[in-house]
Amino acid sequence: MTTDYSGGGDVSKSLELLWGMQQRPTRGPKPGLTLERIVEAAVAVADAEGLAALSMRRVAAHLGVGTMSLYRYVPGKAELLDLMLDHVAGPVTEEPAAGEPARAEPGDWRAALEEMARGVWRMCLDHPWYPLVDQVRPLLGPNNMAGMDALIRRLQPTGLGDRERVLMISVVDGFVSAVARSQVNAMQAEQRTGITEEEFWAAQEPVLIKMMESGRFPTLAALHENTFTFTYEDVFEFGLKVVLDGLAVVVEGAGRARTSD
Amino acid sequence: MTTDYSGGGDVSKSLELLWGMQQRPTRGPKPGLTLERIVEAAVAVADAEGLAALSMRRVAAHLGVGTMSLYRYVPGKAELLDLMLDHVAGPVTEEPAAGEPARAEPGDWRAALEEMARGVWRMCLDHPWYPLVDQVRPLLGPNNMAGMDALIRRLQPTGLGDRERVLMISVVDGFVSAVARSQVNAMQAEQRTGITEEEFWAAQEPVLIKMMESGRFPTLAALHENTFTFTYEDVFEFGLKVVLDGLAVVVEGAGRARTSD
DNA sequence: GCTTCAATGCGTACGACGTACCCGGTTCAG
DNA sequence: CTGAACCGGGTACGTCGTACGCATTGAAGC
Repeated sequence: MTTDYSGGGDVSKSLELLWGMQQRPTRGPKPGLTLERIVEAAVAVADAEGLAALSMRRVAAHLGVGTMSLYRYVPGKAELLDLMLDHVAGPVTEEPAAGEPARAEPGDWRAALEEMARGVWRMCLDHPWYPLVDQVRPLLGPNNMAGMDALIRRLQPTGLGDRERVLMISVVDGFVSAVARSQVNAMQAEQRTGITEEEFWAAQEPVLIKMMESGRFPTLAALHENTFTFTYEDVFEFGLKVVLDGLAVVVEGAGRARTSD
Repeated sequence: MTTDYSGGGDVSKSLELLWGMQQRPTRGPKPGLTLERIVEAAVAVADAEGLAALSMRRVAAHLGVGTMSLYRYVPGKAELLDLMLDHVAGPVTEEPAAGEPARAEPGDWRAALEEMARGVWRMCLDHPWYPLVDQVRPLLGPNNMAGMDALIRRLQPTGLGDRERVLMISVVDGFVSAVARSQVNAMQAEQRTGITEEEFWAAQEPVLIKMMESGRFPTLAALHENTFTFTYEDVFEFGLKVVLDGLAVVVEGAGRARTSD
């Protein structure tokens, strides 16, 4: 099927599983597995062997059960992916217990978005399959909703409308996910092919040199030698600053509009 | 194999095909196919049926030949993807023939990046499989190199170094690709599942309402009703402005550093 | 305590995929 | 004219998600 999409299965079934709404039937033998264990096994397989290697057979083998046994707990692979996504969103470990300290801080929106960006980035390194799953149609599980709630709250002092605040989050999240996806793809390309990044570019070098000498690409030929020696982390840091600087323009615009009211 | 990566095959083989370096053997029957026709057929299949439906069998069927015949022309699916990527980059249709008009324009960097962004966006709509291919390890074909050369040249007047200019391009391209990927995923999710975006959210509504009433997510519960009624095109426009505004900070910084030299 | 019957476990099978291998037919160099 | 090189493509293998069906289990109803 090559799923790799969130919300690709039976939505209401996924939601029931996410929020734990289901009564155990009284008849029949007791189940030998739990949803929790299956989801954890799936995450373990994906962490260790990559998203491409995540299969129902592999997950079952990891648990020491037959493949089809999983289908007693989960409608299919698509729904299992939804559960994995909310699972790694984890119990939000925020500790705002110290009496709402950040509320008055005027620049806190920037810190809030930067923390989110770095959190997503870190999670993508911990679970390299995460940015490879296309999160259209995100299932709203408990962990993700809690994170969203807290983040939107911290954007409140900007005075922006609900739509703008959600758009800001979309832009930051979209950017971070994109760079993270490139990053883990590069790592996995190295494992999959056994060819390092350096070796890959070295393989292109003969053709490149010939083309540079042809005079067809004068600007490329004139580029400094170390032009392409940046890491994905460099792109992340550079781009995060750019995006936040751009969002600052939006926030300041709203601030000016309010004071002139 | 579930390829969906650029540069996943034999790199030097792909390059030879891209740049047309290969002598036709003199012996044996004349080939009934050409690389060109195969690549065009593959693009046609992917355009019409999506990346997931792109298979060697389907491409061969579209050409009316046996599946294995394709392997006389292309080492494998991975290399075929590389050829498709450069093919749709197309002959660059820039017309800077009118005597280098933009060179003096100080804000031209912004127009250049915006044109690129809109070009990528348009291409993603024409070829919905394009943003779904992970472009780690991009193969440098003639069309892509010509586009890069022209773009970097237009960023020259910013006075930024080579690295910064390439980073700027990476950030814009990364952002546009990310939004475009979401956009086409949403479109295809609708086709695949037969469930529209509205129906999807309606399916989540009962659970959402219950959670809103629970008081666990006060900020989400207080959001205005039309908060999530934006399109991907809205995100693209909003985010493009944000990114370009952020890059303006970088460009201005370079300008100030130069004048204070 | 015995019967009933839903629920659990999981083996088998199907149709998709990329492609390795091999064979028969075709065409040109010598 | 002959042999080598090249073309087309059929078959087969191992992968995937999962539909289907069947034996086993164990609590509910009597």
